[in-house]
Amino acid sequence: MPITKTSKEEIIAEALRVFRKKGYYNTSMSDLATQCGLQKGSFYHYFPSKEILMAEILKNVNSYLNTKVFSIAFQDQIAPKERMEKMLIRLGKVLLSQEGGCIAGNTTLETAGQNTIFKAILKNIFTDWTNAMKHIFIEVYSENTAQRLAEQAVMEFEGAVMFSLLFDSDQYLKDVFTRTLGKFK
Amino acid sequence: MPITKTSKEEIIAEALRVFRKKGYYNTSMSDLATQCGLQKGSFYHYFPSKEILMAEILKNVNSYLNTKVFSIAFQDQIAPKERMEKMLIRLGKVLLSQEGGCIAGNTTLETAGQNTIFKAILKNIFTDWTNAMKHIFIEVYSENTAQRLAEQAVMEFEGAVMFSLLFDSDQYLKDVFTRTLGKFK
DNA sequence: GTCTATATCAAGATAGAC
DNA sequence: GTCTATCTTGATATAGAC
Repeated sequence: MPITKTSKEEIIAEALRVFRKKGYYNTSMSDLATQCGLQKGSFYHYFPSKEILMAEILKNVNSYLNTKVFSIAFQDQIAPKERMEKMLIRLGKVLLSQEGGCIAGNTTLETAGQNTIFKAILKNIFTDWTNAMKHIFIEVYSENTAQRLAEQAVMEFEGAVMFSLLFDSDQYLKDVFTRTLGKFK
Repeated sequence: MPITKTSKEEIIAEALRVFRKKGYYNTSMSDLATQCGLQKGSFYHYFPSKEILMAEILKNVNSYLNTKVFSIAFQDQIAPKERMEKMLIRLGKVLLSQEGGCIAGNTTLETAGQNTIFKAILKNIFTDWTNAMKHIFIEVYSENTAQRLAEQAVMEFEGAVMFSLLFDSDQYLKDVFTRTLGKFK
């Protein structure tokens, strides 16, 4: 097999940045190609359509979060509070000061009402996220309470990302971190 | 002055619905014209550009919320909890089961990083919203706590709208209502 | 695997008749 | 105030040379 100058993974990483910053509809294939140092025509060698590219990106985000971030929630040998803190710190690196905020939240509000493919993957992302939080909360709270605390935390995170983007401050996100950790003694 | 068959206000109301459901970039002037029962050419008689139309819509939302919803927070003769409840019910009618969720949240995530005109108006909307909530909280909590509770509530609302859209359920929003009212004895 | 060239279509916006 | 017609641009996507 010949060495490929540009890999699918590199394109996915670059395209993710552009989509996160500019949004799905406002990003053109030309934008993406340019960002990858390719001509528009070359770009189609890797992905047959913008929709399929975005779907792959979202699936990629889903598995990245599962393996690199949410998996921390299941390291049961670590105490709940420390485990939550560890996960939040990792999560912060993915959300905090990322240009454009959270691709999952952005794409949900921009496309979830219209694109069933994206919607299915986004549901997975947020469900996995909620379940990870719940798995930690459940060690200190009842099943129902843990579920609601987890949902509440994720929703607050997304709201905080929105505020952070709008008011150009990371403080809102940091406050949510503090509040979430405050749920543990 | 001759009677106008279509008024600017009617267009703003219709366009708001379309933008909320389809998003800013994914909505075409043709979509908007059709929804208003006009030809594309006729539509430009009322608004010179899509951007200016959206800006007017957001300003309209801002003043609507201020006069019809957030003003409730300042009806100081009503007890804090009841006042909050009254405002939340009104807010629910604007956010709950509205096709497309919250135009302010949607437009923030879709455009706030790129369009300074929209961003300025959106900041006003969320600041006014936060201040209204704070005005009620401050009767029961300290200045700082009231500020953070207000921000937290608004952020949770926006996160809940996102979940409601994604999982096709109003429950998340209702839970936030309950939690917010729970802050009062 | 990358390029240039191009087909096709829809978008934002304008002109001018009625 | 509404219409039809049109201009111009930029979008997605494809074809085929290198």
